[in-house]
Amino acid sequence: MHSPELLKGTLQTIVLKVLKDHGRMYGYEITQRVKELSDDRILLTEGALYPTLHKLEAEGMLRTETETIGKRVRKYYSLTPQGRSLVKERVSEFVAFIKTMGNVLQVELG
Amino acid sequence: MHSPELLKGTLQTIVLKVLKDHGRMYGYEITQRVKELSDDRILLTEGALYPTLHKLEAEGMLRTETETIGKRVRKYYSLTPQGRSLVKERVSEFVAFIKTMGNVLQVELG
DNA sequence: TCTTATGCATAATTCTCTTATGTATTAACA
DNA sequence: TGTTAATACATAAGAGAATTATGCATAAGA
Repeated sequence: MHSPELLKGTLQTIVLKVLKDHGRMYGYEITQRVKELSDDRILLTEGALYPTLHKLEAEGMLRTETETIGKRVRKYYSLTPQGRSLVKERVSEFVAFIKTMGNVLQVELG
Repeated sequence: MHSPELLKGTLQTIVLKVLKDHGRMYGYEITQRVKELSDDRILLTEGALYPTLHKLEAEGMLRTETETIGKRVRKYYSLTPQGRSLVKERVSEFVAFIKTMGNVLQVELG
């Protein structure tokens, strides 16, 4: 598991990008996908994930549909057009940040 | 200027690595060096830097020498042996984190 | 039957940083 | 020569983003 401090500020970026690549997903599914993609190194906590999803929805970046599987409710999230723009922005920001950090730390990344 | 959220958790790593590469430095000098290396994109604030330096010193990672230039006091910091180990650890952690993020975000970094 | 996994949600707390404030010296510019 | 910007330290108040704790409920597996 990575030092949790480094993760700060990357949660929105992760959620948005995973939603872009995979399409329609529900919260729990996102945590599992991230866990898988990160080889168990990034474990999203519910206390961070759900408020983030709600916030992005309130800002018009995500839209939701609720589905009932058996007796269990799932809330599916997908990107709105604005959300799609935001992903690009966030990912480029992150890439730019990493390049800068590479210079400051004098290390080769990637 | 980078999104300040992304910076969270990287301050210790930055300070330690810059001190390792440059040797003995004082606080203000560190901010200028980082500003330069990052092409003005990372501007360390005093409110974050000084407490971090004090903390690392208290933990035995840094040692200090005070010098008076004219009537102005400078506090020089340098790495202790433990500090030197910590740099390696922090930088590898960061590199590992970036690799993981590359997988999760499906982007080429570096 | 009991534990683990699935699935959502929110409140309390912690941690790290920004912003604001304070003090003081030195250089530059007008 | 007076004012501003740069140098140099430090700490306190506040904000923001996460962790941890808690709560509820269904489904699967041992």
